Amino acid sequence: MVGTRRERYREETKDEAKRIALEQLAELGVGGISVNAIAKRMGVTGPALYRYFKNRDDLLTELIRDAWSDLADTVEAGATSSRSRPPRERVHGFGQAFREWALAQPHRYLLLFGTPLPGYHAPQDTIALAHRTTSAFISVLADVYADRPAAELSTLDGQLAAWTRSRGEGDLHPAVPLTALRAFTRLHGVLSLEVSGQFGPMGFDPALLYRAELESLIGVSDPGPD
Amino acid sequence: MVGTRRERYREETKDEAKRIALEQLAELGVGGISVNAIAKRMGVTGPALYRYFKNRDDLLTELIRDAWSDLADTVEAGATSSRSRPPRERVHGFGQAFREWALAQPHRYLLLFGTPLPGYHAPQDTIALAHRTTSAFISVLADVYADRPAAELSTLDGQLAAWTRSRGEGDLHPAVPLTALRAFTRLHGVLSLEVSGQFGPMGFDPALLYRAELESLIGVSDPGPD
DNA sequence: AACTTCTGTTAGAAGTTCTAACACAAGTTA
DNA sequence: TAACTTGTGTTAGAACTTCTAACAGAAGTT
Repeated sequence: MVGTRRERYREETKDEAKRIALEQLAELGVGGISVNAIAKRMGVTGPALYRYFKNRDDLLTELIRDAWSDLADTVEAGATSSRSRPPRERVHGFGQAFREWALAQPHRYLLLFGTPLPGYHAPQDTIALAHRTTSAFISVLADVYADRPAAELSTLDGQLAAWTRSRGEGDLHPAVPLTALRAFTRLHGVLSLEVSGQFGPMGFDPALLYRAELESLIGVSDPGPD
Repeated sequence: MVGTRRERYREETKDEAKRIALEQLAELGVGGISVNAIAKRMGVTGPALYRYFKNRDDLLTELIRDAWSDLADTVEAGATSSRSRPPRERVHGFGQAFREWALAQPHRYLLLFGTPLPGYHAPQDTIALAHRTTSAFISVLADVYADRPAAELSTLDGQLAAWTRSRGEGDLHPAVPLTALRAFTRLHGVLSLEVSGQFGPMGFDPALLYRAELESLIGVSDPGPD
């Protein structure tokens, strides 16, 4: 119960609009989100909503920010709840949290990782929220390498080390940044196609494929196949 | 020079419309494709184009079909041109062909593999074109396993074997379907994020990551990390 | 030459985003 | 309490969009 009465009412109005926008997103995709239609469903006229969102893009930008925030909460919880478990289990727990989030709201997953909205540029606060998810990936994968000897650095390892250092990720085993990146691309590779329905009638269980890819990240020093 | 004069003119008109649609796609995304605007640019009024496309979705459906056809030509060429080279080189050649196609026209890649269009259902001819790409993946990966001993089948291998058999892919090493599937998800995982600009300011070379993932498919029996 | 098919036109309905001008309620200050 | 400022809603309307209907005329066929 923070802010003035007016501020609270304003937030409630925005939340209701975004709630309806998410329904439209789920049903008709990004293109199906209509400021006018949202207003109508809320019992006000179209232009009223422009008091709350500068324009349609502004509404979409908030939906994206909220999704990143929600995802960060989820994967951080997945990483934290398994903090003291062995690295392998931790990777699996974390990976499953990521997957469950994606499958529970595919349209939101695609809002973040699907076709980018033309003209969209992430504002600073959204970038910070996205970093939280990145950091969770890194922290979980760092566990896997905690007791492994340092190997030689590839060019890619070097490039990524520069990036993690600039992000203030602290001292990491040199293989961690690349492994975390591959974790992300491999899991996304499966999830993206799964939520897009591209596996359609192939008749296999995507959960098994996902598990196999998770396992591949733990296996060898270089995240191999199985 | 096939068909009547009228049929040829009709095809030329459709081609011009689709050419302009692809420009709009590249510039403003799927939502930026406007039948009206295309017509205007062609020097006719909006409704004229409805003689050539039943509606906007019909135009998009054709764009998707064309993209699958183009991709199939590309990856088949990549697979064929390297037919007699060693399996490892073949995988790399094929993978690079796939990547170059995606990077040359990111919007088309995303049309096929990005956020699906709500309400879109692939017509039969498009499904057949998509199968050509799938088959190319399988044939290239089959080479890798040509001289490897058969290993035991996992549940996933079994599920996928049923699928490849029903597709008439002939006798395959039992590990091939899963490896081909992982090839697809891993390469897509990298490409999808690269063309979406998600790697933004991370300052690493995606080509190196892509190569590493390609290499991971050859490595061990189960496609491991490096 | 007559008939049919194809391709284009204008008119218009119903939707969209978004701005401008106005009305009035709510909160703040004198 | 009265006056003022801010916030929130309204209607009107411009400029788009998709798509249908009705009509005109060119192209191809018989």
